[in-house]
Amino acid sequence: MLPEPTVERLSRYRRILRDLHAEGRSSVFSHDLAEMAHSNPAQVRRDVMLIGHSGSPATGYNVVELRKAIGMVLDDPALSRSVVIGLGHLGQAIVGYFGDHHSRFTVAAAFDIDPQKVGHQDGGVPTYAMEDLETVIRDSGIRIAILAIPKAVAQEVADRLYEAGITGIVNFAQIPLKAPEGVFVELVDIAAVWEKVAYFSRER
Amino acid sequence: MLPEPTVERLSRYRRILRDLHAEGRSSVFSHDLAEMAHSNPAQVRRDVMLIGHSGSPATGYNVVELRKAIGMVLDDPALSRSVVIGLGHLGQAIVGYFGDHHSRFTVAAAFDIDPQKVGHQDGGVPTYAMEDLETVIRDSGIRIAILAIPKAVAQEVADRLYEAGITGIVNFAQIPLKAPEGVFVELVDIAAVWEKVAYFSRER
DNA sequence: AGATTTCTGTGAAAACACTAACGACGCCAT
DNA sequence: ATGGCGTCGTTAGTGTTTTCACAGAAATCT
Repeated sequence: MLPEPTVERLSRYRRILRDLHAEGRSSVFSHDLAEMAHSNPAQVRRDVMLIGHSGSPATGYNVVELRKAIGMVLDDPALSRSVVIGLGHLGQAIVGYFGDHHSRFTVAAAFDIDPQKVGHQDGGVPTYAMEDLETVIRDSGIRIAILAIPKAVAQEVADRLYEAGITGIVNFAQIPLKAPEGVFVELVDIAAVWEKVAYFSRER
Repeated sequence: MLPEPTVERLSRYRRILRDLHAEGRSSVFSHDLAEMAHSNPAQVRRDVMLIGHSGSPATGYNVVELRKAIGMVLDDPALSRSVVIGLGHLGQAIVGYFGDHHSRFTVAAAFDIDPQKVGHQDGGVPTYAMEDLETVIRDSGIRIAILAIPKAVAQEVADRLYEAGITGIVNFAQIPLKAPEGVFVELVDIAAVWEKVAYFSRER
């Protein structure tokens, strides 16, 4: 099991590697990758080591190989599809990002309480009523949910998600969620990030 | 200078304290706060200690006092206003969140390349053309920017922001930004978060 | 060929963050 | 009153993550 920060960095390395590949680069040194990822060479080498990949002192890391190696660790077809709950602006932004092609991740379904939105294909993603939550999730076998709903109803909906078989949540509702054992919830707290930026931009 | 994780938690404590205050609670124990914030009592006490506040064993922390103490540390009027660059769905979501009331933070101006959007008041926030970036930022003295634009143009816009006097950026463009000394940039990388959730929801 | 350079892989140390533990203090019940 | 209980502030300990530093290996130069 990899450390959390390592997983995040690997994800970023991979995106950079994809760009490098597109540019025709076939290999990259740890310090190059470090600079592009805002990290440092030792960290990059350590991260690569942790996933059991290696490069050569002569040429560094092979772009394609490293990309593949990261994929072996991070990717799981069973977890590449998700549902988005809540089609406010934020929900729509996410559907827009991932609805098409943007990565190996896709949004397979969206849910909203607004009857106006239900039944439409928002950005190529079918939208269902909240009543169908359990059915759709169970039938599709999806295990990742992105929660973009007001915090007042977040816990209640989350409980339904656990019940339906969801094992991972990206939580944009501005409230920490209680989760049963075995479910991983990551809170993306925009207000907290803002405060952090304000604080550290003041303190130098 | 406080540790990053502490600043993030303080921000969350404060939001919880606000809710508690609204509910009429006048004091709270470390373990209560811990439970609500998804932390633990020792952590809460330590965080509170770090900002130089204290409670009493009899009643715990005074809700109002603690809120004030956190504010003393986190708030800076000079950093409470921001500009949002890019009014796609994500930008609009953020304007919607903070445009009105949502916290002591406000979005004072938005920018977009789409001439259709320029000149309108999107959610009470005036929208300007990208050409006016430097002027508006300089005149308003704003130092925090929220970047919600495609990654292809992110660095280029960021460089203009630094030039205009911005010292902190919340970066939703999915690419790490180079920043000069003294500028704090926080990358909010939704794809990386997703991958992290997928990874840890698999590994237990 | 040997020396030099440059980079990786990794053990060891350092920095950082979290958790546990405990004395001190006030409240309440006896 | 006084003993017991619960909570705070703080320090010390533990665990995790990052950084340092250097041996070893491939390539290039002399």
